[in-house]
Amino acid sequence: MLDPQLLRSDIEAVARRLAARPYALNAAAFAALDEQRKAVQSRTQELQAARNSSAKRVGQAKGRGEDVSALMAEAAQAGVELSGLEMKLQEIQDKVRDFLLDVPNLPHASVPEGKGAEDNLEMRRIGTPRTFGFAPQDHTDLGATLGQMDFETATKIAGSRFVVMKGPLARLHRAIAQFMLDVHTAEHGYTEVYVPYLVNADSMRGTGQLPKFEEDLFAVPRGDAGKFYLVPTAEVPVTNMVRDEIVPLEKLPLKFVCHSPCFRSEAGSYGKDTRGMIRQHQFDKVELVQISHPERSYEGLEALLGHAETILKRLELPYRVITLCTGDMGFSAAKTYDIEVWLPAQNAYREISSCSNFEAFQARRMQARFRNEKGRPELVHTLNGSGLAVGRTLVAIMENYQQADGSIEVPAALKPYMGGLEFIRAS
RNA sequence: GGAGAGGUGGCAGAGUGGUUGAAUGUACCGGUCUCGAAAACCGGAAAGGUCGCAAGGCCUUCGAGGGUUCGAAUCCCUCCCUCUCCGCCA
Repeated sequence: MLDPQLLRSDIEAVARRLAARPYALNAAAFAALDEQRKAVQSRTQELQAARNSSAKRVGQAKGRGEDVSALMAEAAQAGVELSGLEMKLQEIQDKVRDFLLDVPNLPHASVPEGKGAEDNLEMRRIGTPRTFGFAPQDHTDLGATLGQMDFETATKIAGSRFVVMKGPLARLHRAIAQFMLDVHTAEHGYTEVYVPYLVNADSMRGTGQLPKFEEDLFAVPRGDAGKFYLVPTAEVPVTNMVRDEIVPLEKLPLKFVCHSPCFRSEAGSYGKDTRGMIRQHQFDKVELVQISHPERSYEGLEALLGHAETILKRLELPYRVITLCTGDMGFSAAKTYDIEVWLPAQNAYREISSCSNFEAFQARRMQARFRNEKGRPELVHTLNGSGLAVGRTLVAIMENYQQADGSIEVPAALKPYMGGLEFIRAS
């Protein structure tokens, strides 16, 4: 959520910056709504003040044992207009809030302007894609040949966009997550957290999934208590740990790492990546989250990106880093770097991590604050990034480490997690 | 699932339908004292919104939402959450 003050004071500048996304801010509608809000609010508060003071007078007169029937009748009269106005004010304030909840974040000044993926800015390429002496297979074929990756059974159990893994490949999947957690906790100073995978609507609103993107989520009904949502990323539960909190200055930055499953309905992506494990309803991810001092959040973003890159370097997987342009960024982000890993079978780089600074956008929705140098509460900045997506890392390892006979070499960094196993072969 | 108790400021913990936004303690900040610290004493300090150049004013907030009342932390209703006991259970 953007700062309402900013919209009041300089809505044209806000509109201009949002136009780069592109997002058409209805400045006139907001101005009209706010003007109405102002009128109703000041009148309401005037009447509330009058009510409070006359109620106080009644109390005082009663204390002196005087007759208060006239005073009470007068006060009752004023209450009629007030209750109507209070309702009206509530309505208007809800409208203002709904309006603001729908407006995406402002792109940071360093974000390149552009319409879509083609305008993203490549920052660097690390590692050289290997040359194969044979035609590399994709992970789906490799997994089928190994007899350890089974989409048909998953479809029987659940439906499309799920997978069943077995044996050494299932273990490799686990090893990847363990390895990432170990690196981030031992070397990068993150605190490991375990969190709920079902969250309430307030949490989803806090990080920006609701109200706009409900169709991307899986919901679980539960009677009068509303519903639970399955987390689409650990970002949601982990970032919401600081919702409605005031974090002491000296605790910043908070750095959390969390391995969790992620659930996405993938509505609207029919026909996209239908083969294999690239796009699933359920996948595992190791997520990095930072709660930062506003003045240090961009340092934090560079560091966080580096932490994610470390994993790819250790696994010796070729990748590149790109800065998303204004048109390709997510709703809540002020700046986003994507890391894309090389997939030989697709002859392309594919997203394996997305690292973003949300500045105060999520913090304002969550009322996540810290006590600043002056002792005043101030909104924190929130950041997160995949470090990394586990399923896609598995895919990248299979494809980049495949041998001519269809076996998979275990990357050196993961061998300790595989009981020393060198190659994954058909069982 | 059944029975009971409870949700108040960073934490602990009072609270009567009427100058209570809320005693008191503790933690925190400033000051006095001290070579320095501790202790003691004095003082300051909730959050959000809104108006204002500012000083400051006003409004809202005692789990959430409704209701009764001139006036609700206090009374009524619904919901959520926590704790204790029983049942069930990984």
